[in-house]
Amino acid sequence: LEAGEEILRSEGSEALTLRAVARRAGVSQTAPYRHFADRRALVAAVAERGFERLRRAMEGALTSSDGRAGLRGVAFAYLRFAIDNTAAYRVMFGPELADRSDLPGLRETGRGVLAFVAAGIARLQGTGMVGDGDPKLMAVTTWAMLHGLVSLLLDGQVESVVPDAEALAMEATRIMMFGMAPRGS
Amino acid sequence: LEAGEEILRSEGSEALTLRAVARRAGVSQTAPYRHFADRRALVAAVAERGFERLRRAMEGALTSSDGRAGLRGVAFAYLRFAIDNTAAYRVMFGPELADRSDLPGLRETGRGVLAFVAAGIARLQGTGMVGDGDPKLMAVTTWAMLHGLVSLLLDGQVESVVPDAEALAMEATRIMMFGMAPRGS
DNA sequence: ACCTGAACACCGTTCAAGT
DNA sequence: ACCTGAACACCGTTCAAGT
Repeated sequence: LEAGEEILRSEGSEALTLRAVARRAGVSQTAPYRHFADRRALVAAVAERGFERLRRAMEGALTSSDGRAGLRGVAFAYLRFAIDNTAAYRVMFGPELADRSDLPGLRETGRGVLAFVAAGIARLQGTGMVGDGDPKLMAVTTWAMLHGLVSLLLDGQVESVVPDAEALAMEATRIMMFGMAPRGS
Repeated sequence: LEAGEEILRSEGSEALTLRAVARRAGVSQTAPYRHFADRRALVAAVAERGFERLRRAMEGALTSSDGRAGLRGVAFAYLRFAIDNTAAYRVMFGPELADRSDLPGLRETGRGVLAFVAAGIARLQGTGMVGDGDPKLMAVTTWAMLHGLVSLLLDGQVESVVPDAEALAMEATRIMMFGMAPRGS
């Protein structure tokens, strides 16, 4: 069944309905209730798989290079994941699952992504490439920047204002590293 | 009718349905079709009002002070708007309206927010408080950061990892200004 | 110019029942 | 342990019709 949803998600955008999943799995409309408490639980399960895939993509980008270039590589892997898996990304961060208080599993995988970023930043602090400060706060800030870029790009809220997504990503990483203030102010 | 939706949005979260709006307006289920082409058009109209309110809130925060403190004030006004108008904010940036290709009005108001941020940054460049660079790219990056913070906070994806939202906002603005790299590297 | 009522296809969800 | 079928309340949307 999980596999059935995967296909659904890659096919349509947010026609991720219990009945459609059941149809796709060749089973009756009410069968999914044997596996998921309700629609939200289904969506949460799909989102959880998305977060796991995202973390794997980021990990893959890191091993290929380390240091600041590694961090930039992770950032680009994040952007690419979002662009290549638009529907999944929207489910993962959409309003549907905004309230995670009753979804501990999802909270856990989300925290995994954050911990991964925090570990990378702590490592860069060790090599002196990133300054002092709480690595968790820095990680959340970095994640926020990535997620914000992705949202704006996916919403088309930025296109025709900033035609070049690559240039935008470069500028964003530059600002994250060196800031907008003039050097030495 | 517009007023009817306002109330609805402030009341429930995303039970923003045509039929519910009609009920609230004390009119038949199909009456809204005289005013909106379909449900999406209704949601877009509500979102547009949200963007206008957001821009007004940011403008109000700017006039009270200028310079870097002004920029920080605008950032805090943005965060406060999102926290105080969670449902509206989710509608404005939700997946429902992700494709704006057939919603020119919404695209316009979104661009208005961006232009406002870009103008503020250009002004700071004039006073030497912000370094050289394309103010549009900087504006999009700034907006992305704000939106990302809001999303993560609203999703509760961050709470219990970073208990203090205020500290997070301060750290984010610090990074936006001075970066994560050690000074003078 | 604005509204109504009936109708259709689609949901999520429940419940009694089957193997 | 897993599935089915009928049923209920809710949608978005269309269409013929009213004032």
